[in-house]
Amino acid sequence: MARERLRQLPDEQRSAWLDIAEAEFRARGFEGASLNGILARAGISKGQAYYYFADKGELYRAVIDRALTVLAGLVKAQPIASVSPQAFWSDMAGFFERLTTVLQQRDDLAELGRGIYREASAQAAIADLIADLERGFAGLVVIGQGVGAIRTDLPQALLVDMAFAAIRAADQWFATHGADLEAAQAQALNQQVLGLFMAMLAPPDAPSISPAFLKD
Amino acid sequence: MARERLRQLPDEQRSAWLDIAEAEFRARGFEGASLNGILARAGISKGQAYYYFADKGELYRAVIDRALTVLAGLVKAQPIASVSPQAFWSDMAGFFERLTTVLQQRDDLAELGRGIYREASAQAAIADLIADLERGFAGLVVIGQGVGAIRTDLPQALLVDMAFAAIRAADQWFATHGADLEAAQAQALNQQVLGLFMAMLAPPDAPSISPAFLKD
DNA sequence: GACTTCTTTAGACCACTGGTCTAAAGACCG
DNA sequence: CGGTCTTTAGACCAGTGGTCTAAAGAAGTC
Repeated sequence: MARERLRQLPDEQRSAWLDIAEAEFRARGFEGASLNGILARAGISKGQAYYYFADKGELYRAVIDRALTVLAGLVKAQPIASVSPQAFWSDMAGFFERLTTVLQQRDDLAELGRGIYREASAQAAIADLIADLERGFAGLVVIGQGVGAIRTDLPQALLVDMAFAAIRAADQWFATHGADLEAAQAQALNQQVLGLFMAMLAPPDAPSISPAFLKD
Repeated sequence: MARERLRQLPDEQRSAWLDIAEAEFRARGFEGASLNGILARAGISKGQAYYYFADKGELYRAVIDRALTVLAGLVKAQPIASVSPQAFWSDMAGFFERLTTVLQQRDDLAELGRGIYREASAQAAIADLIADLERGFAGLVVIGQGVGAIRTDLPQALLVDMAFAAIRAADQWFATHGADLEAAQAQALNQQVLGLFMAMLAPPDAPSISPAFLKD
């Protein structure tokens, strides 16, 4: 009910609302954000608010949904159709590089994303969006397994969770310590992280591929 | 101020308070726990409460601190003094196995631990305890690097963060999906996860060590 | 025992939270 | 105009963690 109402709102008004909400969520996270504060700042009455979205979570969902659409447009992800482990990892490296670049340029999006991972309640609020992302990621894994780039001995979900967690940790580390790094150092570290990522995911018996190899 | 007062309280009373607080924190996490609820259940007045601990976080800290002490006693961690990569990984495997066993038997402790990782605010409340743990973990890494078991090409903190995150993800996966597994399967998976862990941390050019090797 | 001083306790109170509900205003139609 | 459906305002609610005042209790001193 409320969801469609929000969608049918004039674009101008909805995006004005979402702008204000996004700023608050970005600055203080999901739980920390004051819904009353957002409403006051946006000039939305309580009655209006709960007429257009069911609860705080649905407002957050709308904000994240919009941000994901923007992000997807910026990254311009193209389907990966590799035929060898080298080609697969090369494609993956390219994808991560584009993603990293975009997130460096758009710190607003990056901060919003970090907020999600910091709070379980935020994840719960946008569970279906996360499920979509994980489906997409799992698809990549299946492709990688198809060409022999990714190990098949562990349950896929476990593998994906661990890899994802490691990537997230690296992301967080760069967010915290990355500022003091020179571009060249950051580049080198990025490649080492990719190497570590590959070491995790590669089949245990496969000949190791150096990430430097992929440069060509 | 408040901290010492709590410490000087008769053991009986303090542990009764902490028992009630622990149950609430375990069941509903740090943010979700109702301080007022704890106080009511424990028969502590507001004035008393803020006389003995400065805020909700300090009560949580006392609970986690006690739990960590209990855990350390159960795991009986002994210093690792290995001289070869094999010996190091063997010791590590033994340590993780003991830890896993204890946490399986004491789900109360495990759930308390999971709560910490679920909420950033919980981590903030016990930042110094976490810093201690990470210091301990970093010490292990240094030992591993000393015997050539662990790569030295990445910044230590980054490596530790990624490895820790991966382990946590595996832990979470087992907490969610572990119930349907038979003991033998769980054992096998555990070994594979250890293998993945080793693949992450091992020097890129080192000959790979199979976790099965360590059994001897 | 009386007086003082310091520690400890009770609980009223505060600003704030997300969320509910009622009543009225506005829009549209015949 | 009257009637109906959508939209809005905002009082209100139970709950949150935290503050503060005033009194009770304990201990020491004369």
